[in-house]
Parts: sequence; C-alpha cells; structure tokens
Amino acid sequence: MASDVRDPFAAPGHDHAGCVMAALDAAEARCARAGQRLTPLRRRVLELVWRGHDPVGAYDILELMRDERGRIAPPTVYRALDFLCRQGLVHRLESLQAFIGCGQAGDHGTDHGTDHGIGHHAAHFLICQDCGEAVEIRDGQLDGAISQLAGRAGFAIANETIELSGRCAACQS
Amino acid sequence: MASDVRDPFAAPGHDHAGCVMAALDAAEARCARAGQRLTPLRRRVLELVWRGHDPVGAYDILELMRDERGRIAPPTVYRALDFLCRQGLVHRLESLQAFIGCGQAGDHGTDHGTDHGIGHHAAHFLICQDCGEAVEIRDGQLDGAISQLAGRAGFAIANETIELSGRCAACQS
DNA sequence: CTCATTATGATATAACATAACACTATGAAT
DNA sequence: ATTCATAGTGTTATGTTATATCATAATGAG
Ligand SMILES: [Zn+2]
Ligand SMILES: [Zn+2]
Ligand SMILES: [Zn+2]
Ligand SMILES: [Zn+2]
Repeated sequence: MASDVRDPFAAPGHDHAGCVMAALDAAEARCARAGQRLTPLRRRVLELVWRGHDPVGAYDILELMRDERGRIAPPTVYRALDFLCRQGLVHRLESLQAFIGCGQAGDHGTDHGTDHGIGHHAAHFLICQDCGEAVEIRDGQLDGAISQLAGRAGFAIANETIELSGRCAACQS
Repeated sequence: MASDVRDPFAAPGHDHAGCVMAALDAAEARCARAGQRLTPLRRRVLELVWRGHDPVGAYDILELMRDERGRIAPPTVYRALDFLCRQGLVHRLESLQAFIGCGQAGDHGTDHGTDHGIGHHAAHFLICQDCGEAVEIRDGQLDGAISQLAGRAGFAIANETIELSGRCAACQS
C-alpha cells in the first residue's frame, strides 16, 4: 500500500521496449474490459507518449505523426490524448503542459484508495528538471495526509494535481 | 504547527477591502525589506490579482488594465506577474493557468519549513470548482509526508505543485 | 551629470488548445 | 443486406496563453 518510493527513476539498464509493450498490452486489456475502442490512431498516440519516460507535448506528438502519416491536425492528437486520459492510460502534467504514460496501468482495478471514479486515478509525480524524467509515485502517507486534510476542511476532492519538481537521485552526482 | 485546515474558504461576511489592503501593505513591506521596487504598475497588477479570492488569468488582468490605462501589451502584465511571483506575493495555479494572491504574505520571514529559498515558499491549494475560490493551505502532516517521500527517493525538491480541486464545504449544501 | 541598471513600451510570434462542421467507420436492429 | 444511430476521424479556422526581441524611459549610484 504505502509503496515506499525508493528512487523510482529508471535504472541505467532499463528495458524500455518491454516497458512500452507492457503498457500497450495493459491498455488493450483495459479498453477491452471497459468496452472502449483502442483504435490504431489512439494506440499509436499512446505508443508515442511512451517513447520515453519524459513528458511529451501534444505538438511533439503531432510532429512525430506528421513524419509518418503526413498532414494531421491538432484536434486529432488532442482527441486521442483526451481519450487516453479518460481511460487513465495517460496523465497530463499541468506544470509542464505535457503528457506522460500512466505508470500504474497494470495495477488498475486493484483499488488503492485514491481513485476518483472509473478509468482514472489520482496520479502524483516526481519530475527531474535535469534529466527530464517524470515518475508516478504512490505514497500512503501522502494519500493519508491529503484525505485527512480535506476531511478537516470539509472539502470534497475531485481531482489532485501533485507534481514535485527537482533533481532525481541520479542527477545529484 | 500543523495549522489544521478547518474550512479555510472565505466566510460570508468577509471584509475583502481590508484583505486587499493588508496584502498590499505586506507587499510594500516585503519588497522594501528585499530591496525590490514595487512600482505603480506592479502594485496595480497585484491589486487586480487580489480583486477576489478566485484565480485570475493574465489576459483578464490585461483587459482590466486596458480599461484604465489604454493600450497595454501582454509582456507588461506577464513581467509584473513574474516579479510578483518571484517575490512570493502571487502564486501561479498550474492546473488553471491562472494567478492568485499569496495567502500568507504576512507570515513570510517566519520560516515554516516549506521554504525553497528567499522570496517564495511552497504553496498548496484547495480549489473549489463551484464557487471558483482557491485557498492556500498549510498542513504539517502533508509537508511531512512530502519531505519524507522525497527523502526516501533521494529526490531534491525544488518546486511543489499541489492543487486539490473539488467542492468546498459551503458549496456542498 | 553620467552612466549602468532596471523597468516599461511595442511589435511580432510561438506554443498550447478547442469550436464547428463534414465525412467515415462501426456495429446493432430490422 | 439495408438502415440507422453512434462514435471516430479529417479539416479549417480560431481562441488562449506566453515569450522573444528591440526600443525607450525611469532610477539611482558614483
Ligand atoms: Zn521504460
Ligand atoms: Zn534526473
Ligand atoms: Zn478577501
Ligand atoms: Zn465553493
């Protein structure tokens, strides 16, 4: 549950190809279960979002897709991203105005106490300003502090934006 | 000092004129102490940001200022906002792309453990999607969870974006 | 007063996002 | 298989937020 976040940034010998494959498989499964269509376009956008562990801008994806499909307009990409966000497969990083693949796509269904409805869950991030990577974290103590805080204030949380920027362990040599 | 956040949203009979005056006075004092110039332009922008307790967009301020000063361009407003953010007098709400007056401008100097350098401090918010108000909160348990989490991950936090959206107590009638 | 520094004005453009409407694909019902 | 409603995509235009760049003006130290 608390999942003591112990340097969650990608290790040097990280198998990213497998990483992407797992994400795409999880996405297929998740959409199937939800009765949603992971079309070729949406799948491709998801794949491009997973191009790395650094957040990617909508217009970056647009460029990448232009290289392979020719003319394509912003709404096409934004609609795909909206869909992926609704399914909880992608998160938007507000502080960067960018998108990143969900780091817990496999864990969905196993409710972990921070869900705010079907499809998406509260996502909290550490963002390294040096290497550009962002990792999704889950911390019981943090979740507890937030829900207690909201409870005391009589505030009903619908959406959490928690983005901690700084330098990851590796980048502090 | 956990400062148990107990419905921090503005009460019905709130004296906002005094609220603004206090903020401006604190700003003057703070800039004087820091050897920074709170020019008429900057002061006016701060005053407009404090027009209410709801976040305000840069272009909204731009409109308001056009009404009183005629032609004025975006950079003028953005530069003033940048200055005010650097001084810790205004915060930017990333999830809304909007700005709000700092709710603890008077408390500065009395270090409360979440400072990340001179001028600005970590600011955490509750944002009501109903009435539009946003309030800056300070919670020891939350601060503790964050710093422990970062410590375990070996992550050096430089900037915290914590914005909890939902419905305030009053708006859940 | 001179001069370096800081602040503001002004123009243009970049970066991010959505509205609106047309067309196509999909799949269920007849 | 035809019809039809729904969902997805293409296309054009535009809206919204933010910055780069260079010119001009104000400020204050020496
Ligand atoms: Zn990977
Ligand atoms: Zn790093
Ligand atoms: Zn007030
Ligand atoms: Zn409210």
